[in-house]
This record gives sequence, structure tokens and C-alpha cells, in this order.
Amino acid sequence: MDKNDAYILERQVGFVMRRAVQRHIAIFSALIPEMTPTQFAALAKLCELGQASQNELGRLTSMDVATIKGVVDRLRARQLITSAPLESDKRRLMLAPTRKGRAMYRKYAAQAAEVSRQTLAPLDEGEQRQLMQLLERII
Amino acid sequence: MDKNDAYILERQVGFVMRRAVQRHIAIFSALIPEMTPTQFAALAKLCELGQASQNELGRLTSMDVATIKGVVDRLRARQLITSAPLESDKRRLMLAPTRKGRAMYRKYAAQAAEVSRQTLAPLDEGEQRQLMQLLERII
DNA sequence: CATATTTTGTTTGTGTACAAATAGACTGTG
DNA sequence: CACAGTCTATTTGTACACAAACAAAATATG
Repeated sequence: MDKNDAYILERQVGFVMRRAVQRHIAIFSALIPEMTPTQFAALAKLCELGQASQNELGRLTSMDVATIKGVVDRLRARQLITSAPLESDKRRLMLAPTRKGRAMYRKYAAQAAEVSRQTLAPLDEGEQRQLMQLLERII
Repeated sequence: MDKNDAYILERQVGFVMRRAVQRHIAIFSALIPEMTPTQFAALAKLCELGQASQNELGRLTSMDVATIKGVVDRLRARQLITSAPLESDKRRLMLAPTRKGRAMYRKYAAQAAEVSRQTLAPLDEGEQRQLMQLLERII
């Protein structure tokens, strides 16, 4: 194996992305210690939609069925959302934010935007746009 | 709140990075089902170093003490690495890859590079370099 | 030299994340 | 209508990821 072919961990996208996510999560939990990024994502999406079934919410927030279940359980335990089986389709568990959940979302939406700003702070505006566009293309 | 100030989940760096990491991990586990990205990272770094203490390896692979312990335990259970307390510093647990571990690393190093290529495949070469540089700056 | 501090590793608890198996409810097609 | 296939949700098991608390060993400092 040539030296130029050497596998260098620090130069692999996966490794660099993992570290960038770690920093992002650290910023998030410093600014919003009350909940995790995942929980906030689910709550935010549910507030945007008004209501959604559990699987639906999972798909829209990129969480698989087992993951969204855990997130929903924890949000419900904190009374940020409610869940009720749907009459017209007894498989579905319809979710909706509670008043407390909507208040929580409103309270932290600006902070959550600030998390994004701080995460991207080392870059200028053009670079930030570039990074977002490049990331969106490798999803 | 103005419409332009609205919090849009899909436009937050954290969300986009999380999805990009999900795709990357899916590619990794399709190409290298025998181990996880994290395990491969630890094994690769240990093969590069020859030996290292557990905490040292954790720092170099960006895993905290609890995480690296679990990863090391699993690698050791599969006899890919060995661990032994160091005589000269009895706190330290010195790790080293086994012959089997080095063989595993050699076997999959090329595949791991291919994982990076496939992850970045939607981008041309210049864009790939750009993305890597931008990511490295937000770590 | 004695003790305060730091470092290494372990343990426990919580929270993603995904695979696979299961059960119940719906839908489409013959 | 029957029933095959699909969809929703749950459960179990494995694997990161981090915080906090702890013990033992090493180092620094007075």
C-alpha cells in the first residue's frame, strides 16, 4: 500500500462529521439544557404540523419507529405532547403538543436558531450557505 | 415572529448533519457489516499507533472514557485487540491490536476508504474538498 | 515528606439509533 | 368476501454518547 493510499482516520468524512455533530450537540445542550436536539426536533415539527401520528412524525424528523417511540414517550412523560388512538384508524397514535409543549417550543425556538448560528460561527455567511448546500446533497 | 424568522427544522445544521451521518453509517454498514464505524475507527487508530492506553485511544478517536471503554470491551471480546495494565503506571491499560485485529484492519481499510467515496459521491472533487474543509472548521 | 491535585479507568443512569420479530388494523385484488 | 400484503406501533437486543460519581495511582506543590 502506497503512503498516499494510507487510511487516515482524521480525513474521513464520517469521522469529521461525527466530531462536528459532537460540537453541535455540546452547543445545543449549553444553550438548551432542558431538552435534547432530538426531542426539540420532534416537538418543533409537531408544533408546526399541529398534529401527526407517531410514525409520521418519525419520518418527518428522520427517526425510525423505535427511536421516535422513545422520544415521544419522554415528551409525553413531561407533558409536552399528548397521544390518543385515532378513531378512524385504530392503528394510529395521534400526537399533539400540549399548551405547555407549545410554550416550551416558543420559548426555545430563538435559542435553537442561535445554536445553529454558533455552530456555524467559524464560517462567514457565504461559507455557511455553501456548507449547508453541500450537506444537503449528501443526504 | 416574522415568517422569515420561522424556525425551520430542515434548515438547521444539526438536523442536516444528523441525516448526513445517518446516510454515512448506512453506507458503512452495507460495505463493512462486520463492525461499526466507531469500532473500526478505534481499531484503525490503534493499528496506526501500534499501542496506546485506553484513555489515550479515546482522545485520539474523540470518544469519552465511558464510550471508549465499551468499544474496547467489544473489540477485546472479539480478540481484535489485547489489553494489559502497564507496569510503570498501574493506572494505565495498554492496548494493542492482535494479529487478527491487524488482519481485520488491513482487510477493510480499502473498503473504509470506499465508504468515504460513496458518501461523497454526489459531489465533484472540488466540492468534496470544500465540504471537508468547511466541516473541519466547525469542529 | 505530606498532602492536594490530576489522571486513568470503572460504574450507573439517561438518551439516541437501528435491526428484527411480533401483533393488530387496514387496503387492494382476485 | 377472503386473504395477501401493507402499515402502525411495540418489544427486545445491541451499540454509541455523555454526565456524574467513584477509587486507585501518579504527580505537583508547599
